[in-house]
Formats: sequence, C-alpha cells, structure tokens
Amino acid sequence: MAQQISLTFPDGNSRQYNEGVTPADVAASIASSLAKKAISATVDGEHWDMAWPIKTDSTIAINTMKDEAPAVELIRHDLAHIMARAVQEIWPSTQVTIGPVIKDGWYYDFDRKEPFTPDDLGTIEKKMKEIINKRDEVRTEVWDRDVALKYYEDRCEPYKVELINGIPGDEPLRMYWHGDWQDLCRGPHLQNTGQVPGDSWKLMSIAGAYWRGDSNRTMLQRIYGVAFQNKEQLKAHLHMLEEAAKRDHRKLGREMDLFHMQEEAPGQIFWHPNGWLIYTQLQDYMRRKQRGGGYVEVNTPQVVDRKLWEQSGHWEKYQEHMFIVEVDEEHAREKSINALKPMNCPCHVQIFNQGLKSYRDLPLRMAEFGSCNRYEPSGALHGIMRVRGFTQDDGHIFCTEDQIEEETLTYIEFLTSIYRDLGFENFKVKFSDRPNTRSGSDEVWDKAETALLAATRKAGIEPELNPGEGAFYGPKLEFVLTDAIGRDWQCGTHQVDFVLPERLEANYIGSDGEKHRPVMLHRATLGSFERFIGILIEEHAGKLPFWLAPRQVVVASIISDADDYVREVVALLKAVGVRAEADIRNEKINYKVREHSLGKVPVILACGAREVEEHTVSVRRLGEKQTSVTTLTAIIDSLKTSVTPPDLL
RNA sequence: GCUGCUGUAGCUCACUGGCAGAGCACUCCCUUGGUAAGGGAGAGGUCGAGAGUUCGAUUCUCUCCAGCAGCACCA
Repeated sequence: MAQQISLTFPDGNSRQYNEGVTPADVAASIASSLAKKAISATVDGEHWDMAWPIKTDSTIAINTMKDEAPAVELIRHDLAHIMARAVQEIWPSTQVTIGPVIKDGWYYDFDRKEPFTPDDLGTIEKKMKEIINKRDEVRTEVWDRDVALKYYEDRCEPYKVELINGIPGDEPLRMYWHGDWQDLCRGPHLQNTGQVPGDSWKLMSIAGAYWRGDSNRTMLQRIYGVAFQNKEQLKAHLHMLEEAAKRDHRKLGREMDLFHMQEEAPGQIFWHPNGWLIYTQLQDYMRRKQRGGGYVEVNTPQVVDRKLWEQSGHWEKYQEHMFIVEVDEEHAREKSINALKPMNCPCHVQIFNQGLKSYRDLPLRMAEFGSCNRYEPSGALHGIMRVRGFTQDDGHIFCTEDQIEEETLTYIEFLTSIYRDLGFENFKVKFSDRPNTRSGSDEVWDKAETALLAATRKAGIEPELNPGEGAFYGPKLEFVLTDAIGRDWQCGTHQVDFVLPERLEANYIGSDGEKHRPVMLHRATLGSFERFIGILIEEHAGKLPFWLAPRQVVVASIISDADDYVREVVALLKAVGVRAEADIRNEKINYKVREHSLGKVPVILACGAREVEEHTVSVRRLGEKQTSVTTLTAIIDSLKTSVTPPDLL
C-alpha cells in the first residue's frame, strides 16, 4: 500500500493521494476537461511539470493556458526546443547548446559552420509550425549520467557533454522528448507541441554569442524569438518596438538637431547648439545641486604622465583602453608618454594630497565635471550612450570608515532628488559585493558591504544583488535606467575604495595626532552627461521638460502683417529668460505648426490679425491638438515660471 | 575585440557591369494664410576608402574604415 500524501488546492480544500502522484493524475482526478487543458502545476510555489511525481504533502495549483505566467514561460521554453529541433531537422550537422527563456521570449545558441541568414528565419519558422501542428507528445525521462554522456558523445554533441559534466552529481538528468527529438533540459514543459499557439510568436534576429559567455571560446550563432500568450499580445509587442524605435536618441538627435557623430572621431560627439543647450542646462543644474550638497568643485588636467597611471594601477590593468599621447620633448632622452585621463580619481587624490589634511576636513566631498577619454572596444560604442569621449559628473568623498554609511545614505538621497527632478521616479539599484580577486582584508570588506547595504535600506531601497560583481577595490551600488527598448544602462554609481588612497598615499591626521588612511567613495549621479542625455531623450521621447528643452517657444506669424508683433513677443519672452524664436517665414501656419511639432518645440505661439489687434497669442502646446487664446502678459508670466529649473522653484 | 548585416544627395530610401534616381529638406518665384505638408522652378553626388577582376566597376572579389544588432568588455 502506497504512502498517502495530502495535497492542498488553492481553494483551501485538501485531498489524499498516493505518494508519487503526478499533477496529471491529480488533474484527471478532478475533471477530465481539466486534465485536457492543464499545462503545468505550481507545487509548493515551484513550477512543476505535469509528469513529475509529488512525494510529500504540498500545495498544488493546476495551470492552464489562462494562467499567464506559467503559460508564457512554457510557451517560450517549448518554442526554444521546437526551434532547436527545426534547425537540426533542416541542417542536421548543426550542434545544439543551450536555449533559455528570457524577457519577452527565448533564444537558442547553435554551432553551425554556415551563418544563418535572415531568410533562414522564415524557413525555420515554417518548420517550427509543422512541428507544432504534429502535436507531438512531450515526454520526460530521467537518464543515468553514463547513458546520457554516451548518447551525446555518439551524436557528436560536445556542448551537451560539457553541460552534463557541469551538472552536480546528485541532480537528476532529465531528457525531454518532443516526438522523436530530444534535449537535455531541467523542464518543465507542455504536454504536447500542439499546445504552443501557432501565431503568438516570431523569430526576431540572429547574432553571435560566445559559448558560456566566455570570449576565449567558440562563437556560436544565436537566434532570438519573442512569444506571448496570444496573437494580440505579440502584435502589441511588435507595435511597442516600432514605437520605441521612434524614441531612439540617435534618431531624435538628428531630428531635433542636437548632435552628430562622424567617422573621423568614432565614439565622440559633435554637439550642435540645441544639444549643447540641454547639456549646459543640465550642467548648471548639477553644479547648483552639488554646491547645495556640500561639494567643492575642482578641475584637473586632461593629459597626465603615465607615471601617475602606473602608480594608481590603471596602466597595468587598462593600458589597452587608454588614449596614449607621446610627446618628443626637446633635449629629453626619451619620449614622454602620457595618457588622456580615463578617469578623474587619481587627479582628485593629488588635490587631496596637497597640504596636510585633518580629520576635521572629513568628509571631504570633491566634485568635477571631468572630461574623460577611454578607448572603448569598437563593438561597445552605441550612439551617445557609450562613447570614447565623455564628461562625468564625478565626485570623490574622502572619509573615514565610520563615515561610509552616513555618506552613502546622504548620497542616495542626493541622487534620488536629482533623478526625481529629471523625471525618473523609478530606477533600479544594484548592489555588487566582493569579487573573487580583490584587494583588502575580509574585515574591511565586511564593514564596507554592511555599510552600503544598511544605507541603501535606510533610504527605503532594497537593491538587487549582483554577487561577486564588485570592483577589485571595493563594493559598489549601481543606479540603472533603461532606454526606449528596455536595455539597462548604468548611470549613477557609488563605490567604496580602499585601494587607491593606499596606492597614492593619501592620508590625514586623526584626533590622535597620527596619520591615517582615508576611504574614498567614488560617485557619479548622471554617470556621464552623454549617456544621461541619451536616456533623457528616450525617456521623454524628445519632449523634454520645458526648462531643459533647447527650443522652448516659437512665435509664428500667420500673416506677414503680424511680423512686427511677433518680434515684439519674442523680445519680451527673451527678456524673462525664455528661449524664444520668431518664425516669420512666408509659410502657412499649418506648415509651421507641423515643422515645430516635429522639432519637439514645447510651445508654439501663433499670431494673426486678431492677436495683433487684441494683444494676445494663440497658444499651442506640444502633444495637444487644441489651442487657446491668452493675453500676452498672462503667457509671459506662465512661461517665466516654466523656464525655472526644478531646484530653483 | 568577436559573429552577422549595412554603407548611394543634408534625411529616408530605390535602381544599375555601360549618362546616377525619388520623396522630404535646401535656394528662388508665385501665394498672406487660422493650427501637423499651398503651387512652380532650380541647385545638390568621386555611389564609405583603397586594391583587384574587366574593354569598362557605384554594381563582382579582397582589405580597411564606419554604423547597426547581439555577445564579450565597461576602471
């Protein structure tokens, strides 16, 4: 007689089953219609295959296609396998590797001599639909390690062999069969391939990806797909991508005439007047905020002798990524070798080191809008978000170990208020702790990690953990924003550093009269102006807050008899600090409205005979269809307020 | 850096082994108008750079450069 176990259903009722009962049995015991519709179960909170036996008392919920999270998970997961099978059926010599579920879909990595072409995606999709239509049963088998290894060795699938060797010995090796095609997989899966909706997914792109994410190993070919519960959701997703493409900062940068880049200076930006206005507005704002936050602003050299980089340790580690400047000095024995500064910290320590510092000087908050140049790998460059020449809103806080927590908390609040002002209420915070290779004792790391975490939580933020991702010199917090299509970009950062003060021999005199080593906190709020402006453009789809908009108001004449009045209005607006321009071209008002709307000008003031007569303007705000007629004095008052940056309101 | 794709007018993109094309933008003319494109004319190009194949290359091949997607990297 089998052992009985008790399963509790979502409605709170329990029933007894034999130990080893599967969710499929359970569903069948409830109703045959449920057994038919079931796709998986949630057992004690875990996503459970219909075929896996349940051994202990548990809670259980049977999932159907109507349960979004499990349904989408299984659809994507099974599609990964179906795609791999399709590829192997079309090109049998292709080797399969791994194919996980990711946001919005899945990918699968293949090793095949010939590159996949965009046309191949159509061929693969067709084959996948055939497989779905076959409604092949999905079966699980648990294999012995030897059998599995032999199976894959015989089939010349070295990647699978390596995967099996990486799975701990006590874990079962599950093989999933989709008809007569089989793949090593943790599961769970659907019951049959026909449960995947035929029209709710699409293959998107082909790209290269290193086996196991290691750039020393083979480059595989990755195919990405997206999948959803139904056709409508797929359509909505594809539509979202189209809309997101319109917000791309590279496109808007051109349309709004903000900046350009060209071959002669890859990864560097030619800022046009409109773009530079955003930049300087933002810089002015940051300068005021930093002063308010107790920072002293400094400026340091661009070209610095390699000796300093050797001392700081950057030469050894990052030489390849530095712009080297060699200078032949007269009478010198050898060329002097310098580097464009890739970062500001060593220079800031030089300022700290001038004169003796007392514990009374700490914490010392030093800020610089520091122009840096890094020779970033060509493949890393991306619009103005990842560039080779950029300016950080950099800052270094020299403090004692005991001050780390308080300085961190103060800083998080500082950053939060800035992000809020700039329209980012929500952002990700990631906490990266000690990496395997690191400097400093475990005691110091303990203290720093505890301080960072405690400060973050005091600020009401529970950070995501990035285990082992800290810098070699200390743990860090990253403040991450996302672009139009959801890619993550690290903007703000806050890092503890025990190493640099040591290497550059920074010290201060403590209350005991002895020399002590300060701790350095590296922090940047925007990160770089370049990246942040890129994000800002995408976040606002080019419709920047009024105070940041490069072109704020266009005063447009409807008839040329209004030209003088237009000039007068522009002059009055300029007098109160509004960036206003006249459009008295010989064009129709429709034409002007369209052009300035596309140029993302927040306010268009149209003036015709009536407005001249009544001393009013017709106001049209960006994104609104209707217009309103307002007196000249009223609009000037209102725009005068709008032009004020948020920190001065 | 790696894999794949792309590079033609300021922008978006056609076409082609034998005189280089469109729309928008630009300049000029006509039009004075009421909230997302009024009409006409004109100008604009070493077809990313270099080499090769060819009678002839923007087109085919190779190398390089740059961009795009992803991977790796991001002090």
